[in-house]
Amino acid sequence: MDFVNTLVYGRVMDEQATRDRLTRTAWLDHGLRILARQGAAALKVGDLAAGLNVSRGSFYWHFKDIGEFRLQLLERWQERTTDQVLEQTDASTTGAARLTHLMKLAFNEDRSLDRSIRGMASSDKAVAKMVASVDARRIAYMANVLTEAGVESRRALSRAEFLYWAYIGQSAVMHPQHDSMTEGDIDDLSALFTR
Amino acid sequence: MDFVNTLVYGRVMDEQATRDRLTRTAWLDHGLRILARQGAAALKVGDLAAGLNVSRGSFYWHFKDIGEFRLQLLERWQERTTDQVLEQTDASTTGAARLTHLMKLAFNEDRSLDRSIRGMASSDKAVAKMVASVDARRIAYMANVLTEAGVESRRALSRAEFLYWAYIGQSAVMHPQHDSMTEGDIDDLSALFTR
DNA sequence: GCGTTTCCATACACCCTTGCATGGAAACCT
DNA sequence: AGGTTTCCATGCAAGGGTGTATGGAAACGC
Repeated sequence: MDFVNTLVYGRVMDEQATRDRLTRTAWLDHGLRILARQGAAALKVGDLAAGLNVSRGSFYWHFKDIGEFRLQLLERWQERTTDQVLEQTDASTTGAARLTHLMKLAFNEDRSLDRSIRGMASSDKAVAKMVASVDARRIAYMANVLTEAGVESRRALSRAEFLYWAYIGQSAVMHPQHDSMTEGDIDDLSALFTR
Repeated sequence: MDFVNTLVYGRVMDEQATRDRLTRTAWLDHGLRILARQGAAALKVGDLAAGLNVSRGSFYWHFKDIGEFRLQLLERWQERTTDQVLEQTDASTTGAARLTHLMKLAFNEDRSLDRSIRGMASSDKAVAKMVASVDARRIAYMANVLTEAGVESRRALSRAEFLYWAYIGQSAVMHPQHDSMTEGDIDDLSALFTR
């Protein structure tokens, strides 16, 4: 939720110069919001246009077709997630405490957008490929965090995969409003995985 | 001679006839197969009928509409997953070794069907509710396994949730053909979580 | 001012998919 | 055998979603 909102409002501030008419990024931001809130099935030109108080003609001026729109959405999501990983983990502490920090960060953010995109991936091969590459990079980074935390390098990869699975699984299992992991829980698990 | 011919010919016709005529369960099995292989978007009456070398008329004789068909598919999936849990864990050993056995079982089965169903849940509220109830029961069972394995009861639930997230996350992240968790990996993780 | 560019509305044609209605062929009963 | 039930094919209507063509209104350049 925070992710989507900051994304949207940040763009709106940038585009204040043009008042009535929309921009390409406004369409994309709205698309991400709808994708996060209502899933991939709600990603239709008519509904999107109605949500922006605009007709479908606007959409087809900014985008060639809905396929291009979906690709742009995915690329945007991909950039944000990689940016997030780079920024927030570089800003965190190093060494063993880094894992705890990263987990508390990762398991407490809203990932309804990730859930929807993974829903798309289950029936769209191109989306699945994009998601797979994101997964691979995240897991590789996680393995580095674990080795820096003192885990022997052979076990680091499998544990990183396992941790990442839990990260993804939480976004699939949990209901959006309900957060379950307390600080103590994460400390417990974090201590487990650095052993 | 006529008598024998009609008998034999009649028998052959019977077998052929009962072969190419479908039953309700044949439709459901095929639906689950398509759902697992091609995702929720491929769950359309025309395609399903073509896959069974039958026209759409057959479908609408066996089922009221595609909504009922989808519900039947979900109920079937629900029964099988709960049955699996009951059978295979009751057949497994008890105590601390039970967790290892359960994890080796869970993380090595093909769950492309689960992935597709979770894809449906991201845009269908009824499906999401059904999946949520399945999740709750599985997590509750997992918490019991952990307490039986010696984990203190307050940490058992959060660890069970975490393990279950990893179980679900694996089905979302991994590619169907490639299995990554070795026996040693699972032993390592299993030892971690009973600590 | 006037043409050009930018952005959007409206209308239309076109699938795709669903669901129903009808008919027919085979099996089943008696 | 004749009638009924079971199962499926085919044709048709309707709705939803896409993409395009056309026109118009506002901003922009000169």
